[in-house]
Amino acid sequence: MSKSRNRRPTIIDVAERAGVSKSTAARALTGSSNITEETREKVVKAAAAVGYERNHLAVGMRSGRSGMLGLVIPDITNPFWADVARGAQDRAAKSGVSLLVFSSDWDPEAETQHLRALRQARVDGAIINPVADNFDDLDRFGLPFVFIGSSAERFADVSSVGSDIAQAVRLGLDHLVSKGHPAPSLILGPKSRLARARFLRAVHEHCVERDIDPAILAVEDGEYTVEGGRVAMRRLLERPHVGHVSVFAANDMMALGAMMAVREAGLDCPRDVSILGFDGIPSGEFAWPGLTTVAKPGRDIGERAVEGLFDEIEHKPEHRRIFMPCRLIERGSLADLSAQNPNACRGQGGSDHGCQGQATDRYCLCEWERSRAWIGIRCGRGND
Amino acid sequence: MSKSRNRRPTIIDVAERAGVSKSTAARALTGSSNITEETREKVVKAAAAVGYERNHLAVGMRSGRSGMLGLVIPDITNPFWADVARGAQDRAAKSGVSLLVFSSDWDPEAETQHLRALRQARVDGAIINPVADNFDDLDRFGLPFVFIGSSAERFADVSSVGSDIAQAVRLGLDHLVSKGHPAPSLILGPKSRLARARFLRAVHEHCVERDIDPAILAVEDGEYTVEGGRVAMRRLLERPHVGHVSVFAANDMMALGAMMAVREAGLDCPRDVSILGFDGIPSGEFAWPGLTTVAKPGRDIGERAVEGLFDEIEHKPEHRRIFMPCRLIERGSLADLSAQNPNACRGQGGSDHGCQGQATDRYCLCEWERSRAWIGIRCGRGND
DNA sequence: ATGAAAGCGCTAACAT
DNA sequence: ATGTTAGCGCTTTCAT
Repeated sequence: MSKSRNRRPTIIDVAERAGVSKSTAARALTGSSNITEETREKVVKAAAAVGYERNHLAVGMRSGRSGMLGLVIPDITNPFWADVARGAQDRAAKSGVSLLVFSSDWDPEAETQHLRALRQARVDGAIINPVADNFDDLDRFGLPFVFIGSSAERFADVSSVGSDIAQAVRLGLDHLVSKGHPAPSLILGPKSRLARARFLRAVHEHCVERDIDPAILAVEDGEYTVEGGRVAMRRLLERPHVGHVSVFAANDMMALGAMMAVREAGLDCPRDVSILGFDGIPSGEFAWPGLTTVAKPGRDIGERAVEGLFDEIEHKPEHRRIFMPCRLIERGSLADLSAQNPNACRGQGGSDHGCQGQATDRYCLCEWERSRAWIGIRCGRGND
Repeated sequence: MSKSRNRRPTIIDVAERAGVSKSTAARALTGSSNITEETREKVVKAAAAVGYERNHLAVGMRSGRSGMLGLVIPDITNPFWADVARGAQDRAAKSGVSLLVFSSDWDPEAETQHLRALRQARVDGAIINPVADNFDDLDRFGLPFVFIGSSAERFADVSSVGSDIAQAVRLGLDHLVSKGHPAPSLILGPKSRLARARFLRAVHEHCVERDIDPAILAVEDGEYTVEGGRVAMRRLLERPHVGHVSVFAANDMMALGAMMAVREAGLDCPRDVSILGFDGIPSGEFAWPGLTTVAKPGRDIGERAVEGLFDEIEHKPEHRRIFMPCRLIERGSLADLSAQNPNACRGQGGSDHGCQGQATDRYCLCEWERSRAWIGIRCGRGND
């Protein structure tokens, strides 16, 4: 009764009960070698009897490994990031580590604060969607980390996992072409965002390959929101134009907003206007018409990020930048204007998008691990 | 150079640099009393100089408080639960504690596993949406905890935070009545779920008050999914009926599925069929027509749960069961069949739904109205 | 007001 | 194969 208090049982309780020493008990429980099967069993039984559960805090102190990972994303409420979080969670759980999740709301100050919290919690590493531009904070972050998301691309010498925007844009553009929309208008995000430049560059390459003058593409900017897309679409419709209007929006929310603007203008999608989105959020499925879109593999990004982080933690030096391929989800927001056979090019997010990999049911698993450094080619000139 | 290794600075480094003892440094840093302002300043400066950051693992060991909370929800990918998580996160961060987030997928085994992980991580308490029915696991959970969600209601003697289903159902029903749908059909979840019984009970009470025989209400069951709703709606339409069909679905996903079934049957919502949902997921906003629904305050539930957990941790004995009020979001899925307003059928954003706030374009800004982080829009004219 | 020392629970190095 | 001991970084008595 000396220790019958409400205290949680420690390894000492187990040792006493099993009639062995502290360290023997520890050895038995950690599955170390140099232990008789007999004693091991004895200890395990004792542990179960007293309801022993390892104290990770203590283990962490001793071993320097807390068994926790940090995840800092803009907003867990955003379906894409929730997807990422889920992937990370599952992968982490598979290895018996826990995830500390934070939302930064794209606020550098909040980010700094969360990173400090992570450091103080002594997480073994962190997965971060960087919002701050200054490298300083990150340089002295003092913890293994991996970047995720398109904004990670700014930092060339940091391991990262993100969508392959180039592949995604080509996938979308190819699909548009196959449906008879060779020169779609573009609804893009704010000029300040890197993703915008990436998007534009891919469009530019596509144009060059197909002998299209990029300057003929109409471009509108807006915030990455429904309202932003709606306003942009409105402006697009105000421009002089004839016939069918085709739009490639850089974000599903904007695409949904564009859809609204079309309806408000008394037009019909896809009869008068075709819209292609980018992200793959669930809401696109329930819009009417259903939003055809290029979907990012959020879940896989989360998983791979954790794996990359494990490498980073174990000092596997091969730091890598991984770009996960996106896939096309075909729904009803694109009119088929192709004169020829509409099923000529594409089935279901298949492999005919300029990459050579094998296609599974969902993703084209090409090794899109190009090391081609991003030399800030500006391709927006003349379009904006 | 004795300790110039890559080791993170400890309180000893701070003490040495400040020329004081370990304990003095600690006192200065924890803001304890009995310290000269002069030395305090000296220590703080030294801490900043060496880049000292408190090791929460060590603090946790010493004090028995890890500064971490656990959150176990079915799926972070589900918009409602993401909302809850976000609320919990923000509230926790406000008090300087971190959140370990787990998804159980409604799997009792996964739940058990996550709870063990939480215990081993020595979280100070946990917020749980219970999936397992057996109280055993929870009884010997051995940690302060608070339940969330409707399934929490099974456990009468546990502190919990959830939606006020009774109020929500009445809100929806009153709205239906005001629009001329006195006796809607019901699309409910599986009979096994407690939420179903709660829902039905509230409907029953409503009927009794209005002298309606509950037996005249058509009821269909289904899984809480789009497909479940679609099948249920199909069956509903197969039943003999005349004129307009009104439906109250127990879940937005089902409502969206029902909407699909209506379209597939060559009918029109809201002309031929009116649909009211329950949850308030973002997708409802982009459906066509927009889904009128009763929204649960996920974010607030998360916040309150953390606050309740703090009480629980501090042994404030007043364990309570909190039911948060829901609000109506009026969009376009309900026809107005009321005598007063015979031809206004859709898109009438308004405030006539039993709550007293001011109406903006389309939302009633009841007191607990939140910024809708992800959607973050006002879409006044969106659906027309 | 400050310092010395004990100890939280665990693991690993060093005995035996 | 097992026991003994030191120490991870911190807070908190107990002295001074």
